[in-house]
Amino acid sequence: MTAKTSSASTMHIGELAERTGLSLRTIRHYDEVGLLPATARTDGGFRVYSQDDFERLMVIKQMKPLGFPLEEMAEILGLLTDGPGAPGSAVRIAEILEQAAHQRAKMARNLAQADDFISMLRRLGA
Amino acid sequence: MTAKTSSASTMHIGELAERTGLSLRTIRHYDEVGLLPATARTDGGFRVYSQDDFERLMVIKQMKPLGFPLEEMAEILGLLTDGPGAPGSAVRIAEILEQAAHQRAKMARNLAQADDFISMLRRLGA
DNA sequence: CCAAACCCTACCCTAACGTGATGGTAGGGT
DNA sequence: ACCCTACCATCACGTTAGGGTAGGGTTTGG
Repeated sequence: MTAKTSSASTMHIGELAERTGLSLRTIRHYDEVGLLPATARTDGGFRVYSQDDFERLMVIKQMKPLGFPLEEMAEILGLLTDGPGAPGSAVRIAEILEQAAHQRAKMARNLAQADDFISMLRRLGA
Repeated sequence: MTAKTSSASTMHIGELAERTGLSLRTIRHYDEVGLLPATARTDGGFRVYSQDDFERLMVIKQMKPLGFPLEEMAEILGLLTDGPGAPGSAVRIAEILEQAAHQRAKMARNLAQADDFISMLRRLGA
């Protein structure tokens, strides 16, 4: 029976896309640039992904709105998974945190502006 | 002494950029694509902008986070300035409002995700 | 074994600017 | 008249994060 959305611990790109809500193209792109390399390939060349890959991708999806370039995301994920034991990683994490906070603030401002614009539209539409 | 930031009702691109916080390149781009055409040119070819241009640009800046393509922004600004008197404009405004609301919701979700990510970073950085 | 469903690479395309390179203009100073 | 500096102009190519499509293999359920 082999349910497509089984929990067989590994999956092909289609299932990963469905679970994460990202497009096939996006996931392939992440593979190409090394942000999320497929853990394996079938003999025929199909990308094979693990549960860990799924989780990593969810984290990626989560930090996307912060606007880090893909390359930097890869670095950040490295820091997170390799643990904060590496030399200078604490410093780097602090830097990233600052950037993230800055970006978050911008997002909040943008949200407020969007609300302003929307209420302006409402006034005109009424 | 020729104050650069005088209130002479017209200005060149540099002052407009400074006042709006947008880059020269961005403003030129908006001119190129017709989103904000310069109202005039000097004999030498300098772009000349009016107070109305300044206000229009501020509105543009405000709706930017909503992610409308520049072309659509031009259309929207048309609806707003030409008044809601045109045929079918009310319908169009409602459409836009819906899109905007949708996008606003996404922005709110993104903000929440950003916060999650940031607190995750804080936990690891501590 | 076969066909449907899925996947592959390779390539070109897009928006919204950024980034020089190179050269003209505004307008006050000498 | 001439110069100087700050400001502006137009190319023209680069970038980011994918979208779309063509042409062709692979997997898998029946």
